[in-house]
Amino acid sequence: MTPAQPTRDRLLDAAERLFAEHGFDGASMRTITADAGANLAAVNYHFGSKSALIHEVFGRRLAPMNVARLQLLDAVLEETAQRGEDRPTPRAVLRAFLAPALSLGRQEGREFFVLIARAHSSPHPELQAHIVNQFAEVAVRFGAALQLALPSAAREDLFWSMHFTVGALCHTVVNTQLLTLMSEGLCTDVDEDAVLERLVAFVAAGMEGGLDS
Amino acid sequence: MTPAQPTRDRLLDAAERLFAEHGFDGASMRTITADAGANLAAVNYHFGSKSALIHEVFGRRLAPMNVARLQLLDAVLEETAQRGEDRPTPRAVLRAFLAPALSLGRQEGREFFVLIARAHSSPHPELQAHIVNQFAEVAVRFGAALQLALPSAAREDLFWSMHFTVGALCHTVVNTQLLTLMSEGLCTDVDEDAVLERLVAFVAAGMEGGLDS
DNA sequence: AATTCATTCAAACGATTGTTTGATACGATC
DNA sequence: GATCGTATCAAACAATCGTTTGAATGAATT
Repeated sequence: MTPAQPTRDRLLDAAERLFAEHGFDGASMRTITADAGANLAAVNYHFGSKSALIHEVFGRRLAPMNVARLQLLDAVLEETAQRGEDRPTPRAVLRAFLAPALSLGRQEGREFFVLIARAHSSPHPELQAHIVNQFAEVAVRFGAALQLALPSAAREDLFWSMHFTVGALCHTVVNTQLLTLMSEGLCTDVDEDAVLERLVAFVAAGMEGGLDS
Repeated sequence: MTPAQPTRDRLLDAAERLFAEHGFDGASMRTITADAGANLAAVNYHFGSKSALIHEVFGRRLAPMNVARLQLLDAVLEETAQRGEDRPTPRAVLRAFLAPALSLGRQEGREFFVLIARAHSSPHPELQAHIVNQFAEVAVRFGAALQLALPSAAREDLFWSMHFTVGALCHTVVNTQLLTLMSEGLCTDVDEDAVLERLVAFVAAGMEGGLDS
């Protein structure tokens, strides 16, 4: 019997899930290939090495997510112009940045976003460099949009605010179960739209209010 | 020659530094013991296992940091009462929570805080449980203090806000070099007091402003 | 001086790691 | 129908992992 999906894709899926669950070092080639129903040598054949596999796992999801971010940002800017307003609201810009990330966590690539947040604090420097490259354009575009939304803010302030925002985002995606634990079940991430709005409200207020102080 | 510090402490120092740099799996017993100038078997003799060593590395720093947090919180509440005010400001409470963490990152345990932030997204479940236990009292005390500072806020909102705050904090401590990279040197963490005030301003505004929306 | 105890040491343990090899099977191309 | 390139396979590779062992060390106690 021939599986519906080619081996290469099954390897990526298995790797994504197992990396998210056990970390990059915790998931071995044997568990990955076994989970994918492939031979042990399959990863080295299709990707060359485990390191290259990790890069491919990221490349497969990162590009679409950042494309979605830029599209949403374009939509926000366009709608702003149609209304005759000269600048977008910080909330709209931030929502365009945050929504694709949380949305990606909702659908097929749910495990992936745990993974990307984990990579942010990963000890693999090459992985960090890879992520920085993938985010370069997004950082520039959203930096400019935020500068437009908050004209009185210093560029330095905006960078810091975005940094805090990314931190809150990553921590939310990865460790909401920890919050559920600490809040004794009061806070959960079942309603992801509500989580998004909470996050948007928080960072938008932080950005607007944290400047003049 | 007898080293100034006993082997046990040298092992903890080396482990703390190497765990922060290479991760828990990336730092091996051999590199740790070699860095500490001890025999390979030293860790198993003094701590029993690598896992127990990790727990000890955390226990050594976590307790003092959380004690400092609670002391600062007591000081804030006391000063508030002396002024005749019935509630503290959110900023003061948040500063009491954030300052010991950033301060710990400044002095001797600088590597440690990279480590604790990394542990937050670690794939080792026993480590997460350990951290949750250590933070239980701090969470309760600061939860109550924030409820006092923001009486109109729902308990659920406060939990989420604290969650975002911890995320921004961890990401700041661990990945400020990433921010420096993206901002092309504009943002650095050389002035840690300034970083603290930025962070306090951001999360305080997020907490106050993010609620009524 | 003899003994006890904590510590350090070199050496090896079995297990697991990522990777490589050479053979085998399958389909398309000539 | 022979040939070529892709893909999968079992098997072994060298390296490293955390841990254990048993002897050697040295200071403190009896």
